[in-house]
Amino acid sequence: MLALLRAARNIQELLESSLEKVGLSPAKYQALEALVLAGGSLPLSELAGKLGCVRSNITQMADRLEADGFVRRVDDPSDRRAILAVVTPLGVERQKAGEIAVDALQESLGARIAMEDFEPFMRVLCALQ
Amino acid sequence: MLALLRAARNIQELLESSLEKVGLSPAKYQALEALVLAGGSLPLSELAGKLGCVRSNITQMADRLEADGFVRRVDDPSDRRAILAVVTPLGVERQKAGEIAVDALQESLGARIAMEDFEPFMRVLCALQ
DNA sequence: TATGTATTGTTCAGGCATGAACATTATGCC
DNA sequence: GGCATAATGTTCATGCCTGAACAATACATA
Repeated sequence: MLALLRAARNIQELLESSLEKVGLSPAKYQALEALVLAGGSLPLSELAGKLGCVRSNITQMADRLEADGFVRRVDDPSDRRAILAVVTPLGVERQKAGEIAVDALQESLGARIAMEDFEPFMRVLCALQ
Repeated sequence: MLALLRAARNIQELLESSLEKVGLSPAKYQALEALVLAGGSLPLSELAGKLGCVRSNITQMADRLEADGFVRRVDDPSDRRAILAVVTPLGVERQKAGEIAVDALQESLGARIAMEDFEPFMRVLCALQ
């Protein structure tokens, strides 16, 4: 268990330094990814849902993404309570760059593990889910 | 990779709710554990070393632990720069309780995984270290 | 239609982590 | 002894996360 937590911490650090090169943090990348995947915009509440976090977190995340110029806040025309996070072209560009970095990291990590260990590894991971 | 991060996040949550019952967070538990393991006290800098974090983090951690009454700050007689974090009896008691909770969790997680998957799983974890 | 309930985003307080800058103290070396 | 260098703990700004409390809006149902 502790080994798993340590491995996760290690991967998290690798992910951070990979994304840092394109000016993103893991959290920002995930948010942009969710937005792009959803077609470019989402109500903040739905974004919180997709990222599995609390709404107040998204408020601050959106503040930072807006300050970076990766996202704009737009009133939702269909619900006057809601506010849409809309990815800017710059945001889209960064997300793409982030995706490339993440894929590369995933590739290099995948190369480290033996083929025959993969299946039991995933079984354990699922069992711990 | 994402699966691993999700599993780790899940375990982290389980750990949090286990420790919450004895009034500890994972971070506080780790700090108390390091202190008890070291015989009851450590200079803050060494504690930072054992926990693998930055000194300024320990300053704040020590503030919180002191506020909880789990630790006292004592001047190091052998180095006037240094300050020792000393576990209080209450701190020792909570650490023990935390250890029991952590062991129980570990047990219950271990029961979820198939014996024959364990070795390849650990191999992968080490490869990712 | 009015009213109670749910949902939305924000704010605030706080936990946990980092890195930079700082004053204080140790230490090695001339 | 005096001085450069290193180490110690703190403070501050910042990131990311949570939960509680709040005002505004939506909605179901009496």
